[in-house]
Amino acid sequence: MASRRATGLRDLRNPLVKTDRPDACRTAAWMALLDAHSRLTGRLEAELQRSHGLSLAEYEVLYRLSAAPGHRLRFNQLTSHARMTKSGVSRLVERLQGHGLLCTERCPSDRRGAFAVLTTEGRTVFRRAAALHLRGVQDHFGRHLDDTEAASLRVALERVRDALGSPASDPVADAAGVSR
Amino acid sequence: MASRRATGLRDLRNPLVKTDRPDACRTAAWMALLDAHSRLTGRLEAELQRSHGLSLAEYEVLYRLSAAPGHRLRFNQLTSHARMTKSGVSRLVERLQGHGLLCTERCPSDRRGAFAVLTTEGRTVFRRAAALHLRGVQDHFGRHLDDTEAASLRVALERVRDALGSPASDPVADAAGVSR
DNA sequence: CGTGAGTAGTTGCGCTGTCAACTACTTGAT
DNA sequence: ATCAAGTAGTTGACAGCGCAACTACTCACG
Repeated sequence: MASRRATGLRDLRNPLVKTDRPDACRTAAWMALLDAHSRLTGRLEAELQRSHGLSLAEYEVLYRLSAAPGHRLRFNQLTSHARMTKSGVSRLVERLQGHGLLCTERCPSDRRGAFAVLTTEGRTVFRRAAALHLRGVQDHFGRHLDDTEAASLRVALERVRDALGSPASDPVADAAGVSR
Repeated sequence: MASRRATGLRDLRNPLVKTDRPDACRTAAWMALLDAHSRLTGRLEAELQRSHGLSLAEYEVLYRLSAAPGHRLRFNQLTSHARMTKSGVSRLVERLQGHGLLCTERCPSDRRGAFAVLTTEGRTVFRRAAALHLRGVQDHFGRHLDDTEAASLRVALERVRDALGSPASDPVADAAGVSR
């Protein structure tokens, strides 16, 4: 509710321009986003997989670890900023550990917790993977945007992202900006 | 595709400002796209799930069927324009059939093939789901974009999408940098 | 007509991720 | 000190999807 509806008027004024409805363009943008996302991730994941045997999710964890102080992060920090639940993180970390790319340490100050720590090999693999991956992002994505579009995409998508908060927050109760 | 490669010069001129690189903004846009996509699909899927027990993929199949002449489509037509392989489609159709939303018919002219056909119930469910879903797309996505941004997003993402073609094509065998 | 290559859809298997229940620990109130 | 409530990570059961092998069919060519 509480959406458009001056549409009728505009159509009446110029019946030829029917695709001009304000949300038609937005719906098209949404579908383009779905397609672009699926093809981009498909392609980038395939590249990463072939060259280093990494999935995008695994790459992302390595990325976050390599950017963290001491190359270490608590599991729940990985969970919070990631597109994954805690059990997903737990299993993904286990897998990467099996490949020797990282190891875990129990946290001394809070004995419930654990750190994931990048190994030397993990750092090396990440560095190589990152070179390839960033090139891929530019090749398949950035290359097709002019500077204005890139900036516009960025601010628009960040706004959309931020409006949805973290994967939680119920319907309603948005207005109050409750964190949870 | 304007922009491009003045980077070297700029870095040379001012080595301190390294984050000013033209692709930094593109990388940020890429990350925003990942986040926005995951939160949007998460939210929209949750809404669809709660109200009609549908996943986004299932919704999309219903959508394509309801837009098709005779509310019917060959399996491979679903596969081609969809973000799914043929086995995925096969199982998804089976599932929806189990819920009575569609049925299948063997194709008389090509006895290998089969049609997925929307049932009356399927059409009803889709209509209701679509009302909710489109509202959700506007609420969580469209609502946050002004007209210029929406148009820009659309053309930019369609360009990116089209540049990647359908999920196939192997542009050379890349560099050989296998490791792990 | 016969045969081999190609296409449509199905299915066994394995991978990855979720959910919910569980253990182990911390923390704040009493 | 005690205990209830909350948090961190693990685990079992399971859903959904892709891959590759399979069946069933079509089609072009000889």
